[in-house]
Amino acid sequence: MEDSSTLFKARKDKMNELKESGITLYPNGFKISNTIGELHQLTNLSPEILGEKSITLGENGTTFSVAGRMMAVNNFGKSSFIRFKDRTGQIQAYIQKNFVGNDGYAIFKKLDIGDFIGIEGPLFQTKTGEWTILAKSFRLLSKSVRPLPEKYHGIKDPEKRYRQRYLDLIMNEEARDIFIKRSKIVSTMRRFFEARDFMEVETPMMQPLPGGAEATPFKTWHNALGMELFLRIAPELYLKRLVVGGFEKVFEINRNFRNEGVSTRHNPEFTMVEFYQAYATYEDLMDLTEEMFRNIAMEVNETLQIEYQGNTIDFRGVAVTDTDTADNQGNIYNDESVSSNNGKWRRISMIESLTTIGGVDSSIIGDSAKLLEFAEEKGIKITKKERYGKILTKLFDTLVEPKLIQPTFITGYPVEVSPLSRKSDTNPELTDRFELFIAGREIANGFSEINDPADQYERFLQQASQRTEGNTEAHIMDADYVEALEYGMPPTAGEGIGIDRLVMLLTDSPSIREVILFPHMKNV
RNA sequence: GGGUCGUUAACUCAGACGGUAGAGUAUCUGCCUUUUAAGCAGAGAGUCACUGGUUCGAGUCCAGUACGACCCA
Repeated sequence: MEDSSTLFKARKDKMNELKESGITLYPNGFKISNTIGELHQLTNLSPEILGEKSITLGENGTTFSVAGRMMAVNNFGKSSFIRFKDRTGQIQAYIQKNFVGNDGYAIFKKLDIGDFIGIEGPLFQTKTGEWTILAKSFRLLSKSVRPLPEKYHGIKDPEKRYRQRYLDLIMNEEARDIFIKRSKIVSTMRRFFEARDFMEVETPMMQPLPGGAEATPFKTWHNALGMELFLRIAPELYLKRLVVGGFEKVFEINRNFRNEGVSTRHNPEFTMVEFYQAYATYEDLMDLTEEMFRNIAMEVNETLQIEYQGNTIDFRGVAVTDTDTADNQGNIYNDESVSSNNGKWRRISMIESLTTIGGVDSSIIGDSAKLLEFAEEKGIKITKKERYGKILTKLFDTLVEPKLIQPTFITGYPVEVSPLSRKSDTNPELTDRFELFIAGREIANGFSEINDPADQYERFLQQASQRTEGNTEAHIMDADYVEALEYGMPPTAGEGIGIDRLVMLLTDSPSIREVILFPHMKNV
């Protein structure tokens, strides 16, 4: 609260003067008749009902009552223009001594940029044609004690923008737009699921065993229960317990927490949607995902071609034929093929992607030792003792993932890296799983679920042995979950989508911090 | 964890060879009843991120620390 700056002092002085002249600095009860956005709509649709469309100040027009934060003031001797804004937009008001009186005008002169003001009066057009509200009266609604950043350049310092996001939101329209879009993306997604008879649920964020993903959890402590708890790394195992319980189509949109570093793509808490559908397979979910992403893109951007950091990403879908080959961007379609296609996105197995996109020779793709040699040549660090599936996945991460610019489903994930995915009926080394990549990033992960409790138990055991070998992120044995499966779970497929990354994509944001209202920062 | 860059007035930014701090906006005082980043005249405003070093003298050179941005692992 203490600040020695002269700007701060000047405002304090004016505040005291206002108080002395009997002005309440923080009054309640001012009623607005319209938002500023509504005023703009009215002036566009039916300007003639508002008053004289001239410089006569429209004294006989309809009276409106609006409120907002003062953003700019142009003072003249006996009149002033101000700009003020609410959540729907910005409008100009004209304060004239004739109308508000000598005392009123003296009080107005003591108001500052940043103050909230309520204004009553009719609309008129200035001589340049701008619709302006003429203040017949005004009222200070809330005093701002600190000066806002500069009106033209706004606030740019990223540190300040993130730590004091409210300033960013006041000053930068682009920042506001990102979070408005984010809200719209989430609500569109929610409607998408509800329209398909999915039920929204909330499962524990504090879990005695952190499961459903490979990650390091945050620990916490419950005093009364006297037990350690973990912030969840995924809701997966609880959602599947609900499928066991008969909720056949469920989804949950909420935060996960992973105790790892921050980067342009990682925040320790991030938002995921996870959803599960009984009697569906991972292939059904790929179809559903395409539909959902198109639905959301149309709703928020009104186009299926998204501009992201200089790339045009096409959600329309692509035709893929045997003769197609990948270019070095991983773009595997041409415009002619688009129209002749039902809008399927590229689907390609991990092994195939390694040879066609990753540049791995097909003669060595089945040979762990040769793959390790190849990795070493390429300078990709993989521990010698890693199993075949891990080697493939690591090669994929560096050689293929960054090249997957257009939406691409990668299928056929190795069993070793998929402890919760159902084994493929044709190849028990692989699972019925996909990950979706867009703009070189993983954005979704889905699979047919294991519903054979014996198989799940085995997988947990394998993970446990990885753990003893030093992989601290390997999955923990969850006997309670296996017990749930023993009661019987219908054949089910499930998927998780990273909301933050989806928002980045649809708002052309280069960093995850741009789409999280209050990203985590170190203490100063 | 490693590398590069940044931190100067409330905000956005200048500051050559090391000589004790500058602009625009904002603020304050005048003038101005249709401005549009209003205009004109004047004024005030700074622990140059922090700590140490080199030097007669450091915003500037050197080292370290903190925070941030980007790249890499």
